[in-house]
Amino acid sequence: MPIKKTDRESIIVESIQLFKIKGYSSTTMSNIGSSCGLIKGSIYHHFKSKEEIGLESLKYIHNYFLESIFSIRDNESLNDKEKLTILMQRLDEYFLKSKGGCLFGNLALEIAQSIEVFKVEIIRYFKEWEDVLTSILESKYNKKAKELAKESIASIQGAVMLMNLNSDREIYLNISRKVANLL
Amino acid sequence: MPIKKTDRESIIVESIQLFKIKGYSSTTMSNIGSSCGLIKGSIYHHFKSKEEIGLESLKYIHNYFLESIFSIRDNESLNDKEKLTILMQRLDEYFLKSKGGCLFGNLALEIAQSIEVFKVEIIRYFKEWEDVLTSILESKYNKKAKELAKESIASIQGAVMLMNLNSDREIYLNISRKVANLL
Amino acid sequence: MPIKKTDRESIIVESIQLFKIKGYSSTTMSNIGSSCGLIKGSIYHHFKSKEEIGLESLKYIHNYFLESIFSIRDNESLNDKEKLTILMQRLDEYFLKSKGGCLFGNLALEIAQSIEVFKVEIIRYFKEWEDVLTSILESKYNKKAKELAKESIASIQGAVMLMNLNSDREIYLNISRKVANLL
Amino acid sequence: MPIKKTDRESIIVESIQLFKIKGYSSTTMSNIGSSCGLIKGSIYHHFKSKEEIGLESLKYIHNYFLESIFSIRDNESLNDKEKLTILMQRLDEYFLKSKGGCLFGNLALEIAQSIEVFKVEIIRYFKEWEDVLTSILESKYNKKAKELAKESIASIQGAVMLMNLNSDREIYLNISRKVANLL
DNA sequence: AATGAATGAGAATTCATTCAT
DNA sequence: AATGAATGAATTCTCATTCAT
Repeated sequence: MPIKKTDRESIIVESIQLFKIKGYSSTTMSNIGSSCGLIKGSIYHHFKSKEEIGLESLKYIHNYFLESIFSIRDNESLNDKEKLTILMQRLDEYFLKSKGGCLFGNLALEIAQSIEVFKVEIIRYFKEWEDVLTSILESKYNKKAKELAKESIASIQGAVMLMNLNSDREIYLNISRKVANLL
Repeated sequence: MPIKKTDRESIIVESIQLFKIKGYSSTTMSNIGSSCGLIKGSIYHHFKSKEEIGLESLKYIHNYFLESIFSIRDNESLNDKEKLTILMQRLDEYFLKSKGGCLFGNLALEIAQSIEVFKVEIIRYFKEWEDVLTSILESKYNKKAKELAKESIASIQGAVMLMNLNSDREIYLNISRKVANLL
Repeated sequence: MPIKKTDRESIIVESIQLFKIKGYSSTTMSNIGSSCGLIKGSIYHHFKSKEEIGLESLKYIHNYFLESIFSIRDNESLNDKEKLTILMQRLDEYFLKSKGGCLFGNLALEIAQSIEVFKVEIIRYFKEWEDVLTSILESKYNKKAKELAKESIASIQGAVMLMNLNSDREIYLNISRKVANLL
Repeated sequence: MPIKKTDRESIIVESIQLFKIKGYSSTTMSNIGSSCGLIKGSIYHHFKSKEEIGLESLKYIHNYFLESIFSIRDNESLNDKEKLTILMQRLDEYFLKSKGGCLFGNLALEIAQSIEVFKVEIIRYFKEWEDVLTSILESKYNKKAKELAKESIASIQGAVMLMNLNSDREIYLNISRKVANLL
């Protein structure tokens, strides 16, 4: 995470934290301002609305996943087993380190039904993840790969939720290991 | 024409729907009132605060699960395989029919970190579910039963979320079948 | 004070207590109901509005003062000194025993400017008191009697206020004694 | 035309007027806003709650008394008689000019029992006044000075109340003169 | 007389957003 | 870019009052 300078990125980074922990609706512009050392009105020099911050937050994480996690699929120097191992390592890193779980999972439940643009972004993210995992599992599982990928993602999401609820990483680690062992 | 008789239960039932679809924070007392044919202020005749409605909503569903779903564990005329089959049938019925997914899962992510009493109730619910499933799986899986139960619940929760997000029941049905086939 | 039976009088008696301690505006119909073992709506079988209760409360005390305290003036078997002694004894009894001070003084400050009917009643009460005291002091003080009466009443009212504020009866007792010693 | 610059002080000043005339409970944030040319919500930019405005109002007057009235005690160029004369002149000015009487007296009766922080401030104010007057009367009255001070304050407070109730300054002027003549 | 339910107006407070400086 | 002040709409909640039972 970058050093704080009050630019769009640092506001996004702070907002993500708040959204994950307090939820989107309960996070106020004032909360976001405080976290950035600004007053709420100043946020509007960087974003035109709270909704834009929400959407940009989703895109920011989405982009991080694309560049730092999902990109493993296209690394031609690795075989599928290696790809899966690394993919899961990176997911572990992300979900175990970041406080508050998965913004996509959280917002999917809290407001995807209310704010269409959020829903679109969230669906896209999970589709991307599904595609990556499917392509890694495909050579071994063929037709079943897609189904397995979806199930794996569902399991991981559920595990992230329970891990945060109970402050207990075991459930997540077990699920993660199982997915990693699919190859 | 009989006078409108809005009781606590019908307010709870309407509120649950709203909380599942709009989220807890975005659901207003005015929304709840409208759904019940009351004005917002009248709700306070039945509940002393929005938080009380939230908590009672969780307890209402919790109680439904205890009485109508988890109770299967104590039915001595059934063997474990039968119990698991029926348990999963009832969960399917609940999650496939009710719009908006699982209130416990949703609130776990949206506000469990903010409202302690909600968190306690949510944790209790998942623990109950885990215990039931563990006891059903125990004779076959021994030590592994608890772990399997947790993983199954995580998978189901994740599947419910993705099902609602994508309006596609397939993911849920696949996971549900897998859990049912554990015995 | 009469035994509780839910009639106008007992509601008045309870209301007076509440008004003295919480003030008129902050006392709710619900508070009054609770004190009487009724729900708020039921109060309306006895009084048509909160304002009526307020006014009746003032009249109730006014009447008590007229009958039990101010009436001393017309007792022809007593001389002025005896009348003053007894008058002050009875005032002491009232102000030292009743919690919350003097409803007339309290409401004079809180809402006399807002509710004209209250103001009229309060002015009448203090005038009555002034007349009684003036007539007792008259034979000794002549022209100065009225002024002395007013000053005495002001002092007593101020003392009641400070006594209640500081939970210390000394100030009241001193003032009361001084007035009693005017004859 | 310069932009409206509503500061804390002007809100306090307007609020004091309202509290004195309508009482604390009956004065709404909307009333306060209107008096200041603001809408109610804007008040929260300056104060975090109505209670804070109430408390700051008490402190504002308290401070005025300390600086402009009670400070006379420490003026070493004056003898006690002169101090008393000036003290009473300044009290006269304050109580005769300001509409609605004495906020401390009013709130002492209306809500001191309900809001502890108000009570503390009010007690402190009267204690301060008592100390000042005691120290001025001490060289002449010795042990009796404290008692006399308390009685004088009680009398003045009662007189302020009756003056406002009856719209008649005579009672106040008489009492004030008597206190001034103590030396 | 009493109650439970409902109401509508209005209370305090919050919040996303705007704008002059 | 940043701020302080303001706004208007909305939010939770309160309260005097009404009414069918």
